[in-house]
Amino acid sequence: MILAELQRDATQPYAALAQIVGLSPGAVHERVRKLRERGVIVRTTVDVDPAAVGRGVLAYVLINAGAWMGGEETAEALEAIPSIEEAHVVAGAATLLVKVRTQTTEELQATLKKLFDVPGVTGTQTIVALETFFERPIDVVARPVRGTSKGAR
Amino acid sequence: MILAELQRDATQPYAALAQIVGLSPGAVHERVRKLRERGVIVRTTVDVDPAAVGRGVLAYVLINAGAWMGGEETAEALEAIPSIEEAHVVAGAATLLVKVRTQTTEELQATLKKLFDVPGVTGTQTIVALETFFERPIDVVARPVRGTSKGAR
DNA sequence: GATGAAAAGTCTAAAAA
DNA sequence: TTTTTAGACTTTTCATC
Repeated sequence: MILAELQRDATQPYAALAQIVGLSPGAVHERVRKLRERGVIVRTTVDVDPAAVGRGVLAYVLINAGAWMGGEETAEALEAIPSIEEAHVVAGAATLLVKVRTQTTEELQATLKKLFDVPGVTGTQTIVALETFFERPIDVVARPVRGTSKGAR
Repeated sequence: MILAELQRDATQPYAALAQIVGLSPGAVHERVRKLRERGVIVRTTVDVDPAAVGRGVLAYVLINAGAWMGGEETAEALEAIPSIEEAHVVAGAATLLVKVRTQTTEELQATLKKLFDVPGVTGTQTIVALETFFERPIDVVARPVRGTSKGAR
């Protein structure tokens, strides 16, 4: 509940959150402190409009590999490419999946070229997003949990 | 510069940002206010550890359609499924791409079942993430801009 | 854990340059 | 657009429940 509110607007004062959850501001402060301490809240950040900062082109790139690419060297090579926002090792026809944002399709092409320089990459398949319906925070609302006596915290 | 700092840590006082960018806190406040006003900063939020809130399973689902699915009804139907974090209309072999987070693979299966109830869906292809190398904020650092006399703001 | 209150720190707006 | 200033508001701590 507090988490969902903070996802929605992390600029709210503790007094506002306190009213929403029915606690004192001090108690909310303590709970949020613990959520940070435990690592449930990873960071407080601002969401930026991609188009406003020259990242209007979005694509997902499936990467095929001729060797195992789940190592730290691969992670570092991908992190060094600023237009890559996410990188995952995946199961399926491909080995890796990366999320790429660029200003233009030319820059997307340049990113693909860089990907081919990453050791092990043998091929890519690019899926270009034509329209984004939505991108939203992780759903943290307690759901019916089966097999446990406690609900999601 | 201010944007990148806020992405990294939006809890910093303006005085700290002011020192980093070499301005007075008042000037930083004014710049941030304008970034929000213009919609460059969409919102201030907290990033949550997916595993900590029962969302340890990550998958991307490519959706095939037997009809045009770029409409508002499709967007709403997908938004109604809480485990879907992103939804895009894409170019390529598939029609839509959605990012799904669930607690278990059973719940992932339940999400796929829900997807087949969305009008127009004729098939899906699921890519399960085995490991996430990184997920990070959009790169907002000014890059060499070709074709314009002004740099990225 | 939660409360309430005091102290420290920060935000915000406004005037002036 | 930036700086400075000052009052209002928030965060943070701490004693207490």
